[in-house]
Formats: sequence, structure tokens, C-alpha cells
Amino acid sequence: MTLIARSDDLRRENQRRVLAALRADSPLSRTELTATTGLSASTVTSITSSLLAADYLVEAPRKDGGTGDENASLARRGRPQVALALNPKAASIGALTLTLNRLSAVLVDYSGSVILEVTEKVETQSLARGEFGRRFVSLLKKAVDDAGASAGPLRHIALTVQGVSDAKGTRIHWSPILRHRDLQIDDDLREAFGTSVSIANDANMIATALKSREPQIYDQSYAAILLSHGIGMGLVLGGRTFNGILTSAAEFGHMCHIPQGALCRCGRHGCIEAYAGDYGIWRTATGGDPEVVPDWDIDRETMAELAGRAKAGDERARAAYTSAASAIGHGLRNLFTLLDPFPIAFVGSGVLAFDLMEPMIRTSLGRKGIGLAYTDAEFHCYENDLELTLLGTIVTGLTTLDRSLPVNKEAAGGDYATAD
Amino acid sequence: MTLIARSDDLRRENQRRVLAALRADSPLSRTELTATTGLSASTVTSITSSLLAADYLVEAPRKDGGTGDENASLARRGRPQVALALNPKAASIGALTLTLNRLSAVLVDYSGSVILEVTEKVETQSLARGEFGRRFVSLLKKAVDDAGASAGPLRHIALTVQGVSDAKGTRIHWSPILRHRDLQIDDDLREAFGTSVSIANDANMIATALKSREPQIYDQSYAAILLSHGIGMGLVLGGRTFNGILTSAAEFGHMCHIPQGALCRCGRHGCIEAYAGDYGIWRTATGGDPEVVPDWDIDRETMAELAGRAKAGDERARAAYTSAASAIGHGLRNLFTLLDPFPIAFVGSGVLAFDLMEPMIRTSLGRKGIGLAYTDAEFHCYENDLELTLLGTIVTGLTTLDRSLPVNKEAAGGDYATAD
DNA sequence: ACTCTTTTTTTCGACCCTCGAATTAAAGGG
DNA sequence: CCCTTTAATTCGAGGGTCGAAAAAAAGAGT
Repeated sequence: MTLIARSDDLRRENQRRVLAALRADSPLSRTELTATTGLSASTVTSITSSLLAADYLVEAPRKDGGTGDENASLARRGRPQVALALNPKAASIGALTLTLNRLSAVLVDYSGSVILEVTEKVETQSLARGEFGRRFVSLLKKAVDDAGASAGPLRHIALTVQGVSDAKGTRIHWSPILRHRDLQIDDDLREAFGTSVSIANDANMIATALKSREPQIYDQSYAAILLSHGIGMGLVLGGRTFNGILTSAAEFGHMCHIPQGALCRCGRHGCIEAYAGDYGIWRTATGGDPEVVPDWDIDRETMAELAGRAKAGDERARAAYTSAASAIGHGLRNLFTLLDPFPIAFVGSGVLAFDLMEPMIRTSLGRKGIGLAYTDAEFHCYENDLELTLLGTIVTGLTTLDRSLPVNKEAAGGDYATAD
Repeated sequence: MTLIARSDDLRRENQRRVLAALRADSPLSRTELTATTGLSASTVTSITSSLLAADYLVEAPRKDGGTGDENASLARRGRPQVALALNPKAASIGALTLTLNRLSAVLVDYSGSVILEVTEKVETQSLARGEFGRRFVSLLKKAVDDAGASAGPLRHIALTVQGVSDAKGTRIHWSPILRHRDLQIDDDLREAFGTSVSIANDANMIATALKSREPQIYDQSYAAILLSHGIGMGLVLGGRTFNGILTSAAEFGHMCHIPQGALCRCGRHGCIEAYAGDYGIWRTATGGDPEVVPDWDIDRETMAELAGRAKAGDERARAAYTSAASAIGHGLRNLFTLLDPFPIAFVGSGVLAFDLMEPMIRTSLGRKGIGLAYTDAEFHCYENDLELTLLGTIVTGLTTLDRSLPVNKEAAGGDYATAD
């Protein structure tokens, strides 16, 4: 994969490593960077000084040693370390998200802090084809204008869509919240702002966010399962987010649970989603016709109420959650069989009823197969999917930007004063 | 993954690229290497001359332009190209395979040609724990002795086992052909020969072999499905062979086809293997108790006869193959849903009856889901699984060796005359 | 106040790598 | 025997990393 042939590439890779270390934990002194990246002290000096000269880094105020630890770092003997941090004003990126009936543009500075957010309510289902690009452009323009000179120049746009984009990340193949297929919005953005644009799907961004937030749990291989109207999956294998050959994500929700079973949104029968998506649970609980897919969104309140009824002991509601859990559990069982067990993060409003489902999920996982124990699989829950989606979009955008940073001493950030 | 920090690593990577080019197509002139690797002519000269000095490469006789093409290469104007090839005598590797009741050691020269093969029949099921290592050592010793001075020094051992090894490739977790669990054979080999030892499973090696043999079909993502007594899978995603977290392979055969269905070898019920493994097909065809797993191997002749009966129109035999095909098809449907459709290679004696199964497999794939067409999935068949296993083992061993080659001019091959 | 010790950071030289341009080598053509 | 063409090598420039030595910036001790 990684094509490294010239020594510039070497520098680029090492520079990226330094920036990644600072994104994971900031501020950091050069000595700490040496330890984290494994590079030599001289190399760290060389890289950081070129990044400082280009104003991507700034010398940060003294790092407070937290509250608990004695002030070992303050009252130490030798020359004090000087902390380095990402310069917020070095650049900014736009993190755009397209969710049901809501367009959002978040302006983020280079250090990863949100500058401001602009949101617009629209009927995503009925919006005309060309409108998406236009609206996003004006939304982000507004954000950039409002931020004014305090923000660094916009250098990248990361767009996340609920739905299936193609593997290369340029087109939106299909989305449950859109009427159109094969929607292309990146061109408008690219032209309007003159930056690169990347497109990803929400489940993958949630997976990215989890890794960034809890790297000790989500490391090499794990999956995020998004429980909401539909069922999405962000799959990370061997440290790499799985990007399909044709589509961008793992369609866990459309694996077959019961052949010739209930009708799914996708037009097939018996998908996991048809039992475990909000509409599936609701349909089962209300005794709806399994051949009919509700064409409206079950709102959050309705689902909360349904969960409440189940917890109160309502038999039909309980049964609906049990059948949802069975679908998820059997799906996971197959997933684990195929790819080995790994930590699973359940994300979204559906986790409000997770306690109703967990026992049946674990039961359905079944006992261990060939030397593999499934039952002690690690599950974690996160209710706020939008928050994670945004974080993942931001992380992806900044990482992309870091990777494209110039490598020479006189960097492209020529609009900055050159310090010494 | 790939840690490249120092410029040595750069050289190592480029050297590896040159060697890989020669493994894919040999002999090759320096000019051709320049084109294939994308390196500059001077770099190619530098790398090849150090490899020539260390005797890993030799100047080959003129490349014959094949029979068809006019002798354009012979009657060309300027300075003739000098062809380079891997030096067979530079080193040798041992390719060991452990299959049912058969231990095999193949000595392979550095250019990839088989020097000689030594095989031993043993009852793998009843062999004592420590015996495996001992027998393999003596087998390979014999091969090395027989080859004598004509072979280069043994530099690596690649071992392939039917079954599940751990992800790191040092232990054999479980194997259908062994009585023991957690078998460790590599230590004996390492000590006896003083070389590195790698362990892999057969399905993964078949996948590797396919990529090496038909790179235009098997490129970024594909899977090899091994149809024999059991069902194995070698899965390659994004150019990387999938290696599980705990186990080494994708256990496609143990995905659940029918909940509470027929008993599988693994102790669970309804696995794909319980319907599509040889023993499953045979059990269905003979009306055997689905709660009983035959504890003997159905031999190849019996299966061939069964396939013959099915082709002749025997209803029960046909039904057995149809149910096997249904199991495989539904499994593939789920696989494709989860990971997108990609080319599938069916491998092993089971493909002798593939024409009986293909229609039902394609039917079970079902119609397309969200914008994905499954029905035109690419299928290919290869009868000889052992041949592919061996090829994959050899390729893996040689690639490993190439990767570990010294990078300096005075290479570790000091036992060779230093030319110039 | 001054020197010693400790720790961080920079500087400097050695060494390695790749690349492009110029050069040399090795043919066939006329 | 010289010219043309193509292949391969040589050479110097430029860039990168690293280790050792030097410089910088504190606290500690007297």
C-alpha cells in the first residue's frame, strides 16, 4: 500500500507521526515527542522547528502536571521542557454532516477545537438534487464569515452522510434520508472553497471517533454498531477502517437473519434491520404487518415510550426487543465466526433499551465454536451518535490535512509571519 | 503498520520491491526493473549490483522472446539488455505441509523451483504431541542431506497446517487432523536448523497462491473457499490476508446456516460445514442422522461416486448437493452483504461437483440489496488444493526471506565468493 | 554571587539513500 | 570505420536520520 520511495516521503511520514502524537496528547515537549514517536532527538528538533517556522506549531504555556501528581514537572532540576502544541490558527477545516432533515457545518481550528457550528433544518427527502451542494456551500460560507479573521484559512472539508457512499469517497450511492441516488456534492464545495473534500459514512466516522477517544479499547479490530432507524456498522480490521469494494461500509444490518422473513427497507426479506431497526422493533411491538415497512420515521419519543413499556413488563413490547436482540445476536455470532470476536460499541438511541436486549444478544451468540469464547465479548454503549459522528468527521478531516502538509522548511503557509 | 523511519528502511523496501518484481516475472533487465518498480535507473543499478555482489542475483542468459513474437528483443539496435534472475543457489527454504495422515517437506531454491520433496505417511490423529516436531525435523534434514551441496543454505522454514493457528503464527490452536490442541512445532525446527519459522493455515496459503498465480483476478479483495471434508476460507481484504485476532483464518464454514440445524464437527448446530462439507453432503445423501457426525473421513472416491450418482439423476444425491449449495449460497450472501461482493475461488475436491451446486448457489445469493449486484459474482474453480497450498507456502516463505535480506553491500552471504 | 549538576535542546559531522545529468558501454546500420 | 541507438554506470546534488558533542536553562549547594 504505502509507497515510499524518496526521502521526502520519509520526512513526510515522520512529520505526520509527530503531528499524530500531538493530536493524541497535547501539549508535548520535544523530549516527550522523542519518546512517543521513537525518532531521535535531532530529528524531532528538525521536524518541530520547521513546523514552528511554518506556524503549524506554537510553544505552549507550561504543562500543568494535573492536580493529583506532585509538581514533579515544575520543580525539576535541569533545563525545563518547553511544551509544543498545535497552533489553532494555523488552519481550519469544515466538518459537514448530513443527517435526517438536518444539515450542519462545523468550523474547527487546527488544534481540533470547534470554532462554531451552523445548522439548517431542511426536508432532506424532498430537496432537489442540486440543492445539497448549494446549501452546504452557503452554510459553510456563513460559518467562515462569522468566524472572521480569528480563524485560520479553510484547508479541508470533511463531509459525513448517513448512508452509503462509494469506496473512493466521492459519491453518495444511496442514503435512507435522501430521495436521490448517486448524489455528488463534493464538486460544489471544492469549487466554492478551493479545498480538498472527503466524504465518508456516519458509521465509519463513529468508529474513527471511538478509536480517537478510547484507544485502549478500540485498537486493532473492533466494530461500531449504530442502532437507530436502520442498523449501520463501522468495521475496523487490523487498524484499518474497512472500506468496501463498491460501497463504503459494512452492511451488517442487511445480513440475513430469517430467510423469507419480515420485509426490510432494502426490499429484501429477513434482514437483521427488519427486526432490530427502530421500525422493525416498533412493527413487531405493534403487531404490524411484517410485509409492510412504515414509511415514516419512528421518532425518538415513541421509541423511548416503547422501551418504557417493555421495562414495565408489557409482553408484546418485551417480545419485540427480544426478537431484535436475537437478530443482533445471531448476526454477531456469524460476524465473530467469520472474523473472530472483537469489542463492539453499540451506538445511538437504540442503546436506551440495551439492557432489555443484552441477555438475549449474549444467548444468541451461542456457546463457543472452535476454541473461541464468544460469550465474554466486550460490549460498550454510547447513546449520542451525532456527537461521535462529528468527532470522527473532525478527526478524519484533521488527519487528512496533516497528511497533506508541505514538508519543506519554507512551507506553503506563506501568509504567516516567518518567525526567525 | 509499516514502520519506516531510517533511510536503511527505504533501501530495504526498495530492494524488496526489486526482488518482488523478479519473483513475479523473471528474468528482467535493469531497464525493465526500472519500469516495473518505478525507481530510477541509478537506484536500480545500485540495488542490483549489491544483490549481485552478494550472489542473490545472477546474470541470466538472453531472454527468449517467446515463440510468437518476432525476435524484436534480439535484433534491436542499441546495447543489449542483460537479463537478471534470482540465483537459485543463493539460499533455500523448507516448505512443510501437515495434512491428514501426511507430512511433507519440500526443499525450494531461492528462485522458487522445487529441489526435492520428501513425504511421510503417519496417523496424524494418533501421533504423540512431541512427535510432530521431531518428524518434521528429520524429514527436512533428509531433504537437505539428499540435496547436498547443490542447494543453497537453508534460510527459512514455512509450515502450513490444515487448521487453526493463532494469529501470530507460532502455535496450532486446533486442527481437524490432530488430536492435540495448542500444538507447538516451530521451536524444534528453529533449534534444529537455526532459521526463522513461520506457521500459516492452508486456506490462507491457497489465497496467497492464487494471487501469485493470477494477480489480474485476485488483487485487492477476494476469498478462497476450500471445499473438502470441512470448509475453510482464506480471505484477502484490501490486499492483506485477513488474520484473525485469536485465530488465523476466517471460519466461513462455521457461520450459522440453519439455527438448531444439523450437528457440525465443531459441536454446534447448523453450520454451513454441516451441510456443505463432504461429511455433510454424504450424511444428507445417505439419509444419515443429522445428530451424528461421521467420525471417519469420507474418501475422495466415495464423494466422486456420489457426485456421479447426482449427475446421473439420483434424487437423494441431487438433493444433498442442492442443500450444500444453499448453505454456501446463503453464507456468501451474508459475506457479500457484510463485506461487498468480490471474486471467489472454490478450491479442493468439492469442486468436482461444482456444476451441480452453482445454480443453487447463485439462487441463494438472492437479488441485489442496496445498490449491489450479487448475481454476477465471479466464481472460479481449482481442483487441486494441495498444489495451491504448496505454492502458497513457497511464496510466503520466499517473500519472508526477501524481507529479511540484509541491505548492506557486504551481505550476510559471506560464504559466497565475492565477485569483484 | 558563583559554581556544580542535571536535563533539554541544538548543532555538527558521518553516513545512507534517491535522483538527474553526463558518461561509458555495447550493440547494429550504413 | 564512423554514426546512431539503447542500456547501464558514474558522479555530484540534495535530503534525511542519527549519535556525539556542545549549548542552553534551569535548580542545588556553599
